[in-house]
Amino acid sequence: MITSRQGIILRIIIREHINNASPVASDNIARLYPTKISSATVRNEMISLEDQGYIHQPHHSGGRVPSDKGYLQYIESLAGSAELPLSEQHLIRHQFHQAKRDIDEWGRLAATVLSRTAQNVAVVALPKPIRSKFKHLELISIHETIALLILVIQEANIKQQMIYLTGEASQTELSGIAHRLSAAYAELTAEEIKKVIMPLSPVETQVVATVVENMQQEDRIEYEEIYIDGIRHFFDQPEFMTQDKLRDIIEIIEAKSFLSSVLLQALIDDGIGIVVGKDNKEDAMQSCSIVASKYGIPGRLSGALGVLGPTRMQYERTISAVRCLTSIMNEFLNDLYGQPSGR
Amino acid sequence: MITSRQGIILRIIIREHINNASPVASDNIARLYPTKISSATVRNEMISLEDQGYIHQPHHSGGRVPSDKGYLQYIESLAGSAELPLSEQHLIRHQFHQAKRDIDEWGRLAATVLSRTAQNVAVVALPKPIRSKFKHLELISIHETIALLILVIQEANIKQQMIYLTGEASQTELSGIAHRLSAAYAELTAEEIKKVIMPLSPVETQVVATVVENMQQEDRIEYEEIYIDGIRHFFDQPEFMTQDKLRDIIEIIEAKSFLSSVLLQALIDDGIGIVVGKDNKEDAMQSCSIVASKYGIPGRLSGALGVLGPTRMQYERTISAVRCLTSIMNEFLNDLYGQPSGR
DNA sequence: ATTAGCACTCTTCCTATTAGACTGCTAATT
DNA sequence: AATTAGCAGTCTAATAGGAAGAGTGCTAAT
Repeated sequence: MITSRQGIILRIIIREHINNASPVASDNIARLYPTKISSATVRNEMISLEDQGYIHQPHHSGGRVPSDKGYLQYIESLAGSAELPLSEQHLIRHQFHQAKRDIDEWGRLAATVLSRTAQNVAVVALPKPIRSKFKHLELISIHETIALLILVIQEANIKQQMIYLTGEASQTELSGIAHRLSAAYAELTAEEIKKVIMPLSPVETQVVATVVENMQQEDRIEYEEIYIDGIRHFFDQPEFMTQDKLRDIIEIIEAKSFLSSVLLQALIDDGIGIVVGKDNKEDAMQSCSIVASKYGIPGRLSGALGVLGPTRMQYERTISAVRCLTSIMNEFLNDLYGQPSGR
Repeated sequence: MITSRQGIILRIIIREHINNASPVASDNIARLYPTKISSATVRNEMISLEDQGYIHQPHHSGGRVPSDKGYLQYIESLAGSAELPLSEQHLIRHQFHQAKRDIDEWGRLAATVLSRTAQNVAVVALPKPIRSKFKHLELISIHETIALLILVIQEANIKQQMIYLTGEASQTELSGIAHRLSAAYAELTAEEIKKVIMPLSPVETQVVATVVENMQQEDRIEYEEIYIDGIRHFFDQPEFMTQDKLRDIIEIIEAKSFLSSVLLQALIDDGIGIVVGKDNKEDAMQSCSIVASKYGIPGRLSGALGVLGPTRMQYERTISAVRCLTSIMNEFLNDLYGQPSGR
């Protein structure tokens, strides 16, 4: 186990390393130590810390750098305590109050704000229903044989799709169909809709098939849509000076599908999940950390958001930013989809 | 004016430079020249080309590099002739046939395909109506005092927005309102809707205000939505080895608003617009070129797509890829919104 | 248990030198 | 008159050799 003095030294090393990106020397630590202490004492303690794997020396006769284990210890030590200053929280909330009350807009905005606050890449996955239920459909005639299907799924984004009808249908007919089906299928899941037995015209059969297909697709995907912002922050990190690392990371970020798996990895349990360095599955991410959190309405809606940055990131700030944005999104969803489960 | 031999030499210089990113030497050119020629002759010609500003020497006693003027000359010389091999065009079209018939999906796919084909960053701006006309609206009750407005604008994406009603309204009432307003406003612009005189209930007034606001916003924005893909390709370019340049460019790409102005700059006239190097307004883009093109249905819908890369890009391939994707998007839009203007 | 002192190691920065790549010019050739 | 061979001159890129500085680990003293 770590002694209290070692804990303080580890904390100083991490704070310094986060600020300067370079190894931390013993006399530097001695100077920052709260009470008077000699650099030799610090050196002795550092040998012990290194034996336990909390720090390591990149080069012999160079300063020490925190290891993944060191970061984890540090993160645990500040668990819960991290909070953004209230003034900053208000500033953040203020930006949302000015925005249109629209989930897409909020997702985009959350990514921008989170990225700016945490000074790193922010990822926001819009929430989707855990099990999608039909709410309403509408058919609009585009052409005698083309109709636009508008499908409203409970608590989800609206789906729209053109349907190329096998026969002709007027707007009046389409409206009738829409009304009939909307009433029949209200609150049902895709599977339940398939089981409903009722006489269907050819056009209706086509519509129902499209509806079911869209709902099943909605159930299959992990997240509705993913917003990313702040890629540019990676360029500020001296440890990514080598093109290759940066390239690999951008590649992962651009392939959003990978990213959602990266996000998921951090989210095994509730609350804030943090993955540090080597624990990342993706090779290119081994010098990165992820701070992520789920949000949504339990049992009904589930989204996720997080920050992606170098292991050497401002954890305190990042954790509190993620926490702040999570509760903003939660409040928004509660406003939007209210307490009663459905209408 | 340029002699025919100088033209061939310029072409060789550009081709070589595009492939190797390094200055081109005289004996290298002599070896690639179709007939037997000595490097000394080439050197003499190069002096003339340099005097005319088509090429320049980055370092004294180093090879030559094409200038912006040189690239422009080259691009003009291959005008029209550039076409992707048919087999590749078929491959590209094939990918679209498998996609869902949905404009968002096509936009995303176009960005991905264009980026892969041109080996650079691709930008696709979805088309929006030149003057938006109301088509249909739908109101869905979420709560006694909350309604979801679904607004269908002719040839545009569906808009959805929550309306927090000042009074209560049942689904039946809402359906009645939706039906009444849909009929009254069909085919009208935002301004025309404002001028319509008819008795409105408080809820209806709220709905109309929201509709008009959304339509005006639609008219204000330049492009519906912008998809970007292939940022990673910038990392392959040795001329962007310095972090700073890359950083600046990524910053512009992330701020999509800048990007749309960048795209617009290339699109003063019809057909394919190309902006090379210093002609770019943005400082960071001065070593980049843009190959862009408008698409859409004349007078009704207008979108744009393009490729962003280093001045040293494969123009032939890029131009033909942009041309190919433009016609694919045009065909798609014609399929979707057909010949008759409206229904 | 802590600290001062010191020899030792390793990185980083600077400089010098060399090898190699191309050019521009001149004089010879077609 | 146009082309070419030949060569001196210039610049870059790469390599090696220090020199300076930073930081450690150990030992002996406090």
